[in-house]
Amino acid sequence: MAARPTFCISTAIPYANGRPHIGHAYERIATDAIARFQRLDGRDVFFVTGMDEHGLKMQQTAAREGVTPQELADRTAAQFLEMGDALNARADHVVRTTEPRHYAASQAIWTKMQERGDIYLAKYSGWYSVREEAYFDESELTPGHDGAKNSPNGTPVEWVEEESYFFRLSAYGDRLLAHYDANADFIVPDKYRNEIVAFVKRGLQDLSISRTNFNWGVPVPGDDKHVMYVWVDALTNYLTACGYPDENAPDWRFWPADAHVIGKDITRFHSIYWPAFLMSAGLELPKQIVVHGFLFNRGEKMSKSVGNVIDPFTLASHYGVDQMRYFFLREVPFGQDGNYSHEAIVNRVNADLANDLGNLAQRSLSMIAKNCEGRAPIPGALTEADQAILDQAWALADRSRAAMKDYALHHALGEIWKVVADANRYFASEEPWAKGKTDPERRGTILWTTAEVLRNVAIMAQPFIPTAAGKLLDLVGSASDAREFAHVGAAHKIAGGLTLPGPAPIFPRYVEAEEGAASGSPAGAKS
RNA sequence: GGGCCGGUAGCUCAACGGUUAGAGCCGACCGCUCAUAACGGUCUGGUUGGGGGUUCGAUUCCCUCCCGGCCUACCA
Repeated sequence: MAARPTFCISTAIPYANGRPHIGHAYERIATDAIARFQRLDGRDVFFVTGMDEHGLKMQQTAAREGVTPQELADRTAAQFLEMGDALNARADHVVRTTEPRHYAASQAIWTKMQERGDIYLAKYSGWYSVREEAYFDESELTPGHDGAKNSPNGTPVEWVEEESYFFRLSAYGDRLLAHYDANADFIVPDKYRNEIVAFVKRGLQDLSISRTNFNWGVPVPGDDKHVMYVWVDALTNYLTACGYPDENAPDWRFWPADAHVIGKDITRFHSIYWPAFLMSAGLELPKQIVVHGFLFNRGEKMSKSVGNVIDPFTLASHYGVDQMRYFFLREVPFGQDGNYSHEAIVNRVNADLANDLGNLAQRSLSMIAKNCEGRAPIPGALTEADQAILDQAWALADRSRAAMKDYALHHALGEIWKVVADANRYFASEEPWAKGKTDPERRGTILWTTAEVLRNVAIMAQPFIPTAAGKLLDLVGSASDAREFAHVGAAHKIAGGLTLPGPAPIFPRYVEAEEGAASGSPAGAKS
């Protein structure tokens, strides 16, 4: 039998320094939706996430909290695991960078790059501010007292030199540019591709890839004084997930990854450093770097000092998981920054989910339950109107695929909900409730048509609102093994006479809490 | 300073250089009653950031200015 095509997709690995926030949740939800979409479309999907658990900051945070770095890492990893469950967006595979197998993978790729001649030992030097724990370029410095130099923020800097291994990134500029050129959609959206191309064209410097001032990291092969500096370690998690360096591992068939889904802040690392490392190590490059934007609370960046930090767990439990997923994926054009607020979420959820879809299901299925003995009606001859709405529903798989090809999740949802809106128009203009006495067979045809539209809509909605879509599929009598995109279309239409379970609400309306209640709106409570 | 995005209805967004710039939400009114006070219909609402230019014709292409966001290497 022919193997299903593979599809490997990853989120970035969160730094294990703090709790999950809304940005992590958004990325996980979006990646999960894409993964589910591909899986329902027949691909053998490998959905990977991980935890970035090394580095100086981990040591410092752990020390401040009186725990070991490993304990801190364990705690945070558990929180992210919990987040995956809370969002119904569990990954297939989690790589933690403190795992022994990840040490093996990181050291293996390091060794490959070294054998290639791309790693060399030198002095890393620069103006360092002890207070800020950061290096500054000569051009950024400001004059201090007595001819001393200060950082841009006014703290004293000193010239320090540290032994470090370097990666010969400077040798890869042309090859990277050639790759961007030959693979126009290697970085999407274009906006970020343009930035990266401009950056590379200015010329690349070699990259410092080891540190000696802390030891919470992967040891450099053959030189234990050094630990790998964050990016070699962190990026390699994608390889670890696929079994590297064992190229006979069962999961190695998933490499190269089809998509690394990342936030716009780490575009450079994924689209310059990572491909260069892989080229050096003689490994295949991921097919696409898919960049998403940030979410803002009422236009403001989320921050503790503004007091507008929203916990993703709170959001999910307050509005509902599917509701939260739907809102983020529908309201925010994927790739751009977006906003969330209590009003916007309530509007979206009530208008699209409760009113348009939920109510359509409820009104049509309850008519079937009451008037058709709980069985799917046997449709008579189809009118033009019936055929038109059915054709739209049956075309949804293709239309959604077209949108998802460019990771336009919001467009895919737009296509689906356009059919829902038209189905409401269809239902209203056909007036099945008025046909009971005059033409019961016609009523049956209308109700069957509506149920069949719902079936197709529900199949296509599964990646985005998995629980509710599954419920709806139950209600229209869809067998559990007939819910893939391949089952969208006339060939798998609802059989007349099929017993249906009877209607049940899919999406409750969100009703505002009473005035003065302390709970209220978690997303943007400020008025 | 250099570069990249974007600026369209109150809000979120659409419009291969081509009829009177569209859609959803919000709002107002009407209708319907099967349904989750849901659904349908109608309407209100835009000098497409400003100014030039190219063109028979510009939201779309060019120039310029204004405004917003982002990138401009070692932050995990």
